[in-house]
Amino acid sequence: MFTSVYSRQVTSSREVRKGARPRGISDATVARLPAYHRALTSFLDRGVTTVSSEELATAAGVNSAKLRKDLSQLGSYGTRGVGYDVDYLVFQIARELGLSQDWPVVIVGIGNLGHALANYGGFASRGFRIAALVDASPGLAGEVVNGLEVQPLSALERIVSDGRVCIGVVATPAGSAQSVCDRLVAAGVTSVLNFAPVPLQVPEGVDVRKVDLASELQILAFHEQRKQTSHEPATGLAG
Amino acid sequence: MFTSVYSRQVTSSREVRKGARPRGISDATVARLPAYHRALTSFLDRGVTTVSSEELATAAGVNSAKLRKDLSQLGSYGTRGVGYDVDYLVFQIARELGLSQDWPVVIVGIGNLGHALANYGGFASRGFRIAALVDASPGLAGEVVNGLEVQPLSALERIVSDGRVCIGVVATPAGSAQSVCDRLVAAGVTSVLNFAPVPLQVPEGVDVRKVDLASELQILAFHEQRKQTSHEPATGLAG
DNA sequence: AAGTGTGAATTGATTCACAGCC
DNA sequence: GGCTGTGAATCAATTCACACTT
Repeated sequence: MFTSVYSRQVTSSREVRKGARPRGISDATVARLPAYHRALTSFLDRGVTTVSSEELATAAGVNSAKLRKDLSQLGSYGTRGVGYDVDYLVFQIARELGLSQDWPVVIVGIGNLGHALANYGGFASRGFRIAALVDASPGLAGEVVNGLEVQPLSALERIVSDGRVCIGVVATPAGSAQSVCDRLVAAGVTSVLNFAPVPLQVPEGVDVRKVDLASELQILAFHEQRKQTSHEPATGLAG
Repeated sequence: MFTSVYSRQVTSSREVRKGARPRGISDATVARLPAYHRALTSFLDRGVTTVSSEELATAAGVNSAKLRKDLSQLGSYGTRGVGYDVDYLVFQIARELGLSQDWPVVIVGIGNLGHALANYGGFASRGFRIAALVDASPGLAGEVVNGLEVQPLSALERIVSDGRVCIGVVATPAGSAQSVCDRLVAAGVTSVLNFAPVPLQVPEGVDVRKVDLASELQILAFHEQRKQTSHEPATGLAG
């Protein structure tokens, strides 16, 4: 009976399904489509024309049953006894991922990470265009990074609405992340990639994904600690 | 009967459990502990001594039922009718995460991202110490980043074994990621954080976590595309 | 009265295993 | 004979709802 007042952090396609067409693709599957697309283009580059679920799964780092279940959600694009046509499948996945259009992205916070993201070639090659770089510090405004002049925070609203930007990247310190996010959303951004180590509150209809570098290391450290204590000789009694 | 020849990419505590003590914490829970720890230290800084599951959950961006289930896996550290003692709980989670010891980390690949990681303050403050920076390019060797001289790839084995480094960060181009990973593992690294957009094959007992920046944007773009097509006027018949 | 800890119920994801097709 | 597509079975994670403690 009691549902949370706060809008969901989780990126769920389940609730977007409202009046859309019957095609419902699970979140877990969507999250793997980029890996499949990447593996397929690699096969394409090497001139491979057909792959089995086993081959593609290995290249993408999953098992073949999962791959087939995933692909079956997009449609029946394979041929029994043969496999998948690389050309055709790469096209279908690209269409599903919206790779045909190019997505303007604004990056807010041009510190170490923002700098790296601004220079990162992997975005441009996958349909993302960096529309603008924004930073609050007056010292940075005017500096040119990867051919783009860093804009002051006051320009944010104009950049988003003039450039029809719907994806924002938050690479600010934790303290300013929420207010930057609020301004992005108010200006029209509906998808946010958050690198700040705080959960962002956003209204219904806005998607947030979080990348937390320190947490990733901490998760590894947790398992590392387990390995070390379990290798410890059983003779060492704790004092 | 038939299990994959390839070792698992997935970071599962399930299989590490072998001869360890009964304390089994699910992967989903482990992945959230860093967020709880961060939220708690923030309460601590503000002088808060006690929190309810509702308050802590909100600060960490989860719901309270999930938080309580997660914490109950660590032990019964709360007081019914009262809540959790911030000081005590932050200590327990820190211990669980291995935050008491400091973990030497080697970063391989000092491009844009490697640079940013080398300068990133978030690691040092959470128990990670950057032991060395390594890059294959002779042009970079000798350059000083954040007080550390970039070492040639040939120094990798010595760095890992001399420094007892067990966590490696792969920030190389896709093409060299697997070979760098192989060398890290051969030298003694048992946890790898992979920023290269390829799945890494590692032997049993080695954990890999992957951060794929372009994929994160693609996942957002997928949902974005859904929003846009569902807002489209129904009157526009396709030709 | 307030709020934790936890069984039970539910929902979601993965894996199995095989019928059906090429 | 080989391989996809998919129901059925399994496994894991989340949510519910309330007994129990302070």
